[in-house]
Amino acid sequence: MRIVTWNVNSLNARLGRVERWLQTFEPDVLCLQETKLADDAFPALTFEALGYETFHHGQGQWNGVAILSRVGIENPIGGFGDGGNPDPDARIAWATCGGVRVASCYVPNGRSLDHEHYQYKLRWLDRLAADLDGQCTPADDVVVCGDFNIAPDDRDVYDPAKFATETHASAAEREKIQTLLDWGLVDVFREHHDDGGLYSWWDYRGGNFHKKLGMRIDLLLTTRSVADRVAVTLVDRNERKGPKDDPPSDHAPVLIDGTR
DNA sequence: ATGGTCGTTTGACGA
Repeated sequence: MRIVTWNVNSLNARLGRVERWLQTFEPDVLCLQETKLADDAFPALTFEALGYETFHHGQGQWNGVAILSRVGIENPIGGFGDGGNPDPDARIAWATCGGVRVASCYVPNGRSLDHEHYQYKLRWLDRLAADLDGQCTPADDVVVCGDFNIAPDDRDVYDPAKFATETHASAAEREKIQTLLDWGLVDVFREHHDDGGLYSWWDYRGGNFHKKLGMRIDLLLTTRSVADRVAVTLVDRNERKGPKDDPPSDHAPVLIDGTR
């Protein structure tokens, strides 16, 4: 299975790129974040023509997540599947694809450590962990992926000192990732690459991409059974490049691939 | 080490 996560920062703005990327890489499952579309504006037919079933959970203007699959989509859920109050933001979609329970997540940014949105982010991650535990066991084939807006450790940021007072690298956020790992998920890209400087997001401003100033915040967290079958993990940095008339997302796709 | 950039939109705001 080849499974990919990609924050596209508007699917309208990125549709041509996504179509070309699907044809080049032929993933079995593609999880998208920040589609910024309402459900009735999601281009399902475009993806169907390329051989993909889709499930989109959107709200318009902001947020929006999707799962594209050419190995089936079963039991889709838009939002948390815990039966609690609906999240007003469209930030998570679940579906079972080829026997793997998949979540496409767009974790709240947090904005700043003293902002209410940061508390929302921490609570959102608690709810994700509970939702995961309610739907799956660590013995299942599970992939929880997406834009976590968290760099799991200091190798994943270009300047740890700078981020000591900012979101994305705080101890509280990293503890939420650790909770998911303790439950039984594996940061499978990190399992394959020890080096720092391997990022998935670069700020549009200041030429940060070309200066190699980024963060690894797009993660594929898988159960052990999935991680043991993964042979290749990569970030498609080339997709972060491109001309002004066909600009890239500020995130690159992150891919895992393995046997079966 | 910061922002000077994007995308939503047509004035800011979010990332």
